[in-house]
Amino acid sequence: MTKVTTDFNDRTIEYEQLLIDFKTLLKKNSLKFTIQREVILETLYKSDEHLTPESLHHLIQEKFPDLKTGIATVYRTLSLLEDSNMVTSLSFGAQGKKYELGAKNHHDHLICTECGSITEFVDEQIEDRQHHIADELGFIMKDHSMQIYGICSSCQSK
Amino acid sequence: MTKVTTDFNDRTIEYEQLLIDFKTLLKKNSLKFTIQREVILETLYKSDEHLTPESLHHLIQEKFPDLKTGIATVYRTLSLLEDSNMVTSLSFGAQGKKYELGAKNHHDHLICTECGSITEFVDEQIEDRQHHIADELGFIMKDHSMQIYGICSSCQSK
DNA sequence: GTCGCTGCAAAGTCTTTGCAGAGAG
DNA sequence: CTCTCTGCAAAGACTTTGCAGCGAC
Repeated sequence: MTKVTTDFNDRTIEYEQLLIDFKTLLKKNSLKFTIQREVILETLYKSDEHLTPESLHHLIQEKFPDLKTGIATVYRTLSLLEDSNMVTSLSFGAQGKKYELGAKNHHDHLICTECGSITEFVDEQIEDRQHHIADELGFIMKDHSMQIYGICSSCQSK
Repeated sequence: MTKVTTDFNDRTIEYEQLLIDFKTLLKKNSLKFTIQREVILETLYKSDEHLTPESLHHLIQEKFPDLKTGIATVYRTLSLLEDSNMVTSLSFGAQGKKYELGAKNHHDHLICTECGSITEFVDEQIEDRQHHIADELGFIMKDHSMQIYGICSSCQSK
């Protein structure tokens, strides 16, 4: 389904590009590039999961214990990144939001309302159909988001 | 796709059925049928929108000021209804959850990023496809939400 | 009468904000 | 140097819980 670049070099290049974009964004808005902001972006990038602010904070504390990054900074940086469309947030049944880097390949989400787990998928038929609908209604489609809510197989067996 | 009953009598019958289902559910679990629970179900039924616990509470206070229904009861009843699959909850970008009667049909949204207008649509192919995807991945699909972002025809001509 | 239900208020979560010192540009 | 950031702790927003009296069955 989704093309995922697993090659180390490719990922590195991708991250460098992301960093450049981030720095450009900051400069444009007279904001500062701090070590905390870099670490947050990097940790988000390295994670293959959708992270809550809390889990992101934990990851950072584990990997960079000397930084003593505060949870407030994580929240502030995530808001910043979201406003700039560098990350996307999802809310699910339980409390809180989860974040992922927006730069990743387009996909939709299947969200378990019991445990909050998120599965990604892409379906060509739906993508086509969306364009078709937009055309029919005279829209120029720019983007879309779709979430399916349900109960995942592991929660069903409980 | 889903049959939508707009005729008043049909709606009444639907509600009666809903009430019966609710009472049956309560009896099965040795729970009690209280006026508060009835009012919450009725208000949910009468509303065409997705309601937050708070907005539901407000509606109830307006329509039944003598009841002095507490917000805690609204939360408790919504949880009960959700656990019994009589209502579905959705969380969107903002904080909090929104609830709707599970029996209702949903619609998706086409959102113009220029003027903010919202067009509703339902597409059977997409609905089918979603169920298919959920099945494939072992999910029990409960609901979904989909938004297409673009530029509407009137904004295009500007 | 019994046992679940309700409103109230207090306690929990999760997130945001105010502030004074630290640090990037 | 200036002006933004950061961590901390306090404040907010939303939701859940404990309790004593109330009410359905």
